[in-house]
Amino acid sequence: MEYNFKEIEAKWQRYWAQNHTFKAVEKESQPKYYVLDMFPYPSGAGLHVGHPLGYIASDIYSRYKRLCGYNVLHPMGYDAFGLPAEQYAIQTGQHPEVTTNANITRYRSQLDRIGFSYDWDREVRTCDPAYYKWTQWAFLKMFNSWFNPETQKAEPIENLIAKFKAEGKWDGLSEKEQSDLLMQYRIAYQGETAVNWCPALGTVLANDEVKEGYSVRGGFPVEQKKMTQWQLRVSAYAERLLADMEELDWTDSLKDMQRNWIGRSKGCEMVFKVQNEDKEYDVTIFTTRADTVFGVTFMVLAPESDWVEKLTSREQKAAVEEYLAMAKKKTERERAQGKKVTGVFSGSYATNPLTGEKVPVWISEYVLSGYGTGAIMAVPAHDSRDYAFAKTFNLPIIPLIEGCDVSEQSFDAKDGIMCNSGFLTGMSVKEAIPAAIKYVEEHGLGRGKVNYRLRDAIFSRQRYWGEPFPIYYKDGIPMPVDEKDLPVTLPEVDQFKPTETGEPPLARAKDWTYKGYPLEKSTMPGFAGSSAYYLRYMDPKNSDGLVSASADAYWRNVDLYIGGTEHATGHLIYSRFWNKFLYDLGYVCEKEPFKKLINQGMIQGRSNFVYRIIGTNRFVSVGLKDKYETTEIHVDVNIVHNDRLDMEAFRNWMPDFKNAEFELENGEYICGWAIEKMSKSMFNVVNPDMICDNFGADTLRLYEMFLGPLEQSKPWDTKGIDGVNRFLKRVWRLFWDKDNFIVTDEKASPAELKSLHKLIAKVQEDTENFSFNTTVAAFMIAMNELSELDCHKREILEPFIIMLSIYCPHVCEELYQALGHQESITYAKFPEYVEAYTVENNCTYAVSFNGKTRFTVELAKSMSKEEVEATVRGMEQTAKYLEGVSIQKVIVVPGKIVNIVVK
RNA sequence: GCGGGCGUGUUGAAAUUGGUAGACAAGCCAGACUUAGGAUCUGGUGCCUACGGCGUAUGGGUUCGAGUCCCUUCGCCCGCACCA
Repeated sequence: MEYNFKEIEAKWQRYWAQNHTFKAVEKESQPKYYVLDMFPYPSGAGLHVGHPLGYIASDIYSRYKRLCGYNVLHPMGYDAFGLPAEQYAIQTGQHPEVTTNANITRYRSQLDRIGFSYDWDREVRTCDPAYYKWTQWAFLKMFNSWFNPETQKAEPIENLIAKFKAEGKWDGLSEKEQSDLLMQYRIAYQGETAVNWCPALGTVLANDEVKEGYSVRGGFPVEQKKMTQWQLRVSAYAERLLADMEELDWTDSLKDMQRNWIGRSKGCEMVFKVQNEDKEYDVTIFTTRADTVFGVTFMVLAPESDWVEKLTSREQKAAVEEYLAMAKKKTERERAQGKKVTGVFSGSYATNPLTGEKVPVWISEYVLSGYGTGAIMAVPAHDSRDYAFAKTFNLPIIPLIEGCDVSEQSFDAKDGIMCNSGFLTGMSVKEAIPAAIKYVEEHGLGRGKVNYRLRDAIFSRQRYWGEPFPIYYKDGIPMPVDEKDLPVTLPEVDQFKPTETGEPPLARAKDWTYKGYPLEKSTMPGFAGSSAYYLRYMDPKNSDGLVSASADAYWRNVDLYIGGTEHATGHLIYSRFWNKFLYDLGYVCEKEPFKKLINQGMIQGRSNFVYRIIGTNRFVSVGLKDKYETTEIHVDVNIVHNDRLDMEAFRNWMPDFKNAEFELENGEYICGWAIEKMSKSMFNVVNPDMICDNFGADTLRLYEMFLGPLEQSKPWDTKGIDGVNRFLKRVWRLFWDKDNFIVTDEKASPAELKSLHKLIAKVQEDTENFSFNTTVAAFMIAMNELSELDCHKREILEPFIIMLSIYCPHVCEELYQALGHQESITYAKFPEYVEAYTVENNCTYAVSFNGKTRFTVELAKSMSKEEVEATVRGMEQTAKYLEGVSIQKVIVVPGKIVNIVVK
């Protein structure tokens, strides 16, 4: 029999589906293991060969854990709400649901071909009302909760009302006043804030959806705008999000990204009294450098600060208004990039609370309204931004650290001895900071404060294709929809774009009301549906709750999560927040959702080029291109093999090239190449379906892992795939010679056992460490050895394919069945490693100088007894040769295979 | 600017964590079998002025020993970016 991967793969994919081989059922007697992929947004372009990389890795690990006796939960679903389907709907009128479902069908068929061991009975789709019911439910819980700073926990809003009642702050308020009061405390709340407004998309965006002033989706410019929006009080959880990261098994770089994003900084708030004409105001600033207060020479307000209006004097009004108008027009990007220092004097003066000195109050866009209090004390001598401002507007600079030179630049380091600083003079900076804060607190001038960069998440989007809010407005007061009436399903609309008056698309829906009152017209953002999906997989069909207590208690949280690093400051923060909130309310039993996280690298494309002589239809091979003036043209990688162009296919590729002529090297047209992003426009997209057709899913899986370390980005190059394909064919030939099944029950030789057990040790160790590329290499080495030994023994081959089945499940199932097994290889046991075959002759020699161990020498197990003895003699000679060196002791180290010769 | 990471053949990479650098593949060269090959098998393949010598971006250091540790310089990638 030939290795017919097409038949084999179709057969076993059918078998797994029919037998529900990968169905996960809670079993108290068996330890659980939860392996999760970041579920995909089903885009119209379908999967390319880079997308399944992480899925293959997680599938290998899932299959490995099953063989090791774990009850594995390995689900898959779709993050199905999102902008592209909606943009398409606006252009074509096609309902996003139709597009989305078609894309999901395509994704599913592509995924199925790769042979994943998903439990598809647990599939979720975020756009399914039965699913988003629980997204809305969680929102209602957040609406009806507040964050108690004393307990650092979310608690029911009733607790807060009771507290207000006890304090006499509640009774007597109107319904509207009560609503407004609670709104300041709810975890999900409505509030006015500066938001990222994207005019092209017609919606607001969260901070992580904006990069360098452009929307991540679509790349449209984003501007700052003050709007009333639904928000989630993520910032309340800043400290816990930071602290609980310690115990997570994530990479340091990813943890750093989150730490950066949360941006904890310890400092203090200080009150400056500001005199504007006849009125005095208390303006609070935030600083991390309380020690530098003696060097304050001016104050600065953010242009959006509420203080601006109050602190602008009559003479300066015109100038300030002009400045504000100018600042408003700029996008965030222009502000950050414009290195030019701008600002305007407000006309009022502040009093330094420590020195009593009067300093001018300025307004400048270098101060951000969203951080701290939107107002700063400026210390030009020790802050480079204040320094630049002071130099531009000719404001005084007072140095506060002994010996520092501030004639050319500020001295920003937190280092040195204070001077010109009253009671702080003589202290080091490190002593002065707490001393200054202590002084400020004792004199009632302010207080120590920790500030976070993390802002609350803007939660409304002025779009159609998202979860509707379970909120309606009774006389303008937002009210929660009753829990029993969930889900609030998306209404039909005739068009998907905003209304002519700029209202969200839901304003087009007829009778978009609840109990006769209008419903909220915004929808929830993309991260709403993806924040708790891992919980829903535990109990996907439950209609009484997001997840039952028993299912949650069994599966707990995700043991291994694999996905891209692009979610570091979005999804991975929101999910952690969402989980902590549900934890506080007692709905889940773990405070962190994802224990271990691996970020797979990106697979880039390898583009090919042809070179056309300018003004002709003549193409020259890459080696000859320098002789002519040529233009480089991308050519479809699918008509190029090993950089050799299929000239006939090229002529048929595009009408322009129909009459192409070629100038060849050695009778072949060699293409140039480059590594670029995999995309349609570069003609370098490789479709996994094509690989499955030509080589099979087992080869694809093996090759993706063989390509290089999982976390690393690497280019896809189809030409290397022959190597792993050959490997599988050769494995097949260990079992089959033409039509004869040649496996015997003969006893294995020591050499064969050694080869097998070396492999078992390696597969086990490398798989545990997610080093899949070296595992594949180990399989190849073992196969080469077994071929060499002409080994066709069941005792060796059966464990071999059980291990290989985690990579290449289809072909291994087929061979396993040929060995006479009735059950799927999924239920086999991972073979046990016997040490005896790898420790023989392993020795370590420790060599000492004057009694102190200086180096060790380890000898390979492959050495014979004679070789070992000869090497030891060599060592002794080395010891004699080097003065004062002697071999002190000899230690046998099991498992070591190092082979050193010391000259 | 700040933070994290990286630099090894023609290419993807490996190196048991300080111990024979280039495993395993791809490509290339030669040979075998073939009507044929994008099939199969065998051998070779870091570089050089080749019985020797040199080689892990660069220059230095620690060490009996450095791809691995420390410092210098150069280059690349990722994240954040006026966060007071």
